[in-house]
Amino acid sequence: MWGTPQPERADAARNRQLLLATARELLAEAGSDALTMDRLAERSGLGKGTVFRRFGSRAGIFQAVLDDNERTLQQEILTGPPPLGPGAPPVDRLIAYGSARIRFLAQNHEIARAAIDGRKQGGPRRPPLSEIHIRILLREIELPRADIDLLAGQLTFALEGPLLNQPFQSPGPNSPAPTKRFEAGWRYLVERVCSDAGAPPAPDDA
Amino acid sequence: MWGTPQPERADAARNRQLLLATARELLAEAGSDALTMDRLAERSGLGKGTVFRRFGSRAGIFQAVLDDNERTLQQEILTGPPPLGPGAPPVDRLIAYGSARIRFLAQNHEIARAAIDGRKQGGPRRPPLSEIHIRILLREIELPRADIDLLAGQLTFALEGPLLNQPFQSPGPNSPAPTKRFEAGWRYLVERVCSDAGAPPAPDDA
DNA sequence: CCCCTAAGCGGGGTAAAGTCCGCTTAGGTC
DNA sequence: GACCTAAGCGGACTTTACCCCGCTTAGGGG
Repeated sequence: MWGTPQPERADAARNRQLLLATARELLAEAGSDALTMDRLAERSGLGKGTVFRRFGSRAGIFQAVLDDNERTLQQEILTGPPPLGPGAPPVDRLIAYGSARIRFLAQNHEIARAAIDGRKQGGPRRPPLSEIHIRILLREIELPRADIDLLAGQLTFALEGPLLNQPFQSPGPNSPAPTKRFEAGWRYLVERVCSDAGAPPAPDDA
Repeated sequence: MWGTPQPERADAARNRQLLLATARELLAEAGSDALTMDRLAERSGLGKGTVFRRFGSRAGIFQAVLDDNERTLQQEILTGPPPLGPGAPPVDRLIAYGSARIRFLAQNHEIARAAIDGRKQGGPRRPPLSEIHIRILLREIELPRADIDLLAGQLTFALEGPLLNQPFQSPGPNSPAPTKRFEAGWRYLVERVCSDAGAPPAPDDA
């Protein structure tokens, strides 16, 4: 039930690309606030209904742009060299992934913020790729009596929350200082949580 | 510069109370979606401008209601019995606080979600009380080479994020099962992070 | 008791998200 | 190549958050 039931009509795909490109244009020209549905529709020469059909909501557009930007990072994780790619011990991969994710979110900061939306959600929430990857790595680590799924969610929020709630934004592709701090914090947290793979004596369990 | 520069005029205070009460009414009657600014203004017999002046935004209203509901919890933390109140070791207090916060957010789930708003924010973000309390407790724990301020932010998100992104909502004041899971997860995380107050050997530091 | 002024108030105005539904068209079938 | 149908499309419409700015009034000083 998951093999792209209908492969998306050719014109639809073309329009998606067009909208994505136009969205990037508007974004580059005037920032995320200037990216409105009306403007995007007009600029791309399509109807507003089409925009909503493709992306569901305003936040959806930002998510789509973000996902697209993330594509190369995905590749590095799946097939690149360690420690980001396969081959390194899972804890190292987890730390490396967090660092990469932090840097990615720092560039793309404005887009990432806009991709979060308060209003509008209903489904049981499909966890984002970030959480899924963290979950997979956690499973490879022997954590004694942990609720891995929950822990993955907790760590995902710990990783992304502080960064996305800062109003900061780096002007260029070089944002050296603040990113380093988050990377160090992530490393610290992961090392603490995964410190000894051997089970602690479990002092008591009421 | 922080001693309530102007103590708020009497009519303003009265209107704030009125609006808060009316908001609760609407909330109880028809849920958070039905609480619109127009409706709140009309129902309370005030102007729309007044509503915005008092609360700043739609999300502000939910925050105000939430803060008000939290007041009794605040008291227990400041002056109540341990481990929630003062007197217990900080790690125990931290675990107890998380449990209490989880239960609080589970009741109030709908309001808490509505209090988060994507749009609208500009200041350097004043950290919420939850984060401040966690930070204080962390400072009392001897964490070797930790960035306490950042760690407090991370833990706050780890605590609240997973809960607030679930669509669930308990019908009554009794939501036994799911809350327990979050409480256990929080306890696990805190115990891991604060496990041994003695510094680990620090394998290397590039 | 009157004045004065800054805080408070009102509600019409604007802009933007999201919905609806009838029309159009891609692309498979015979 | 004609037909058929489901997916796609458009853009007017509705709803709502939030802004603006002239009017009102609380409440302190003279």
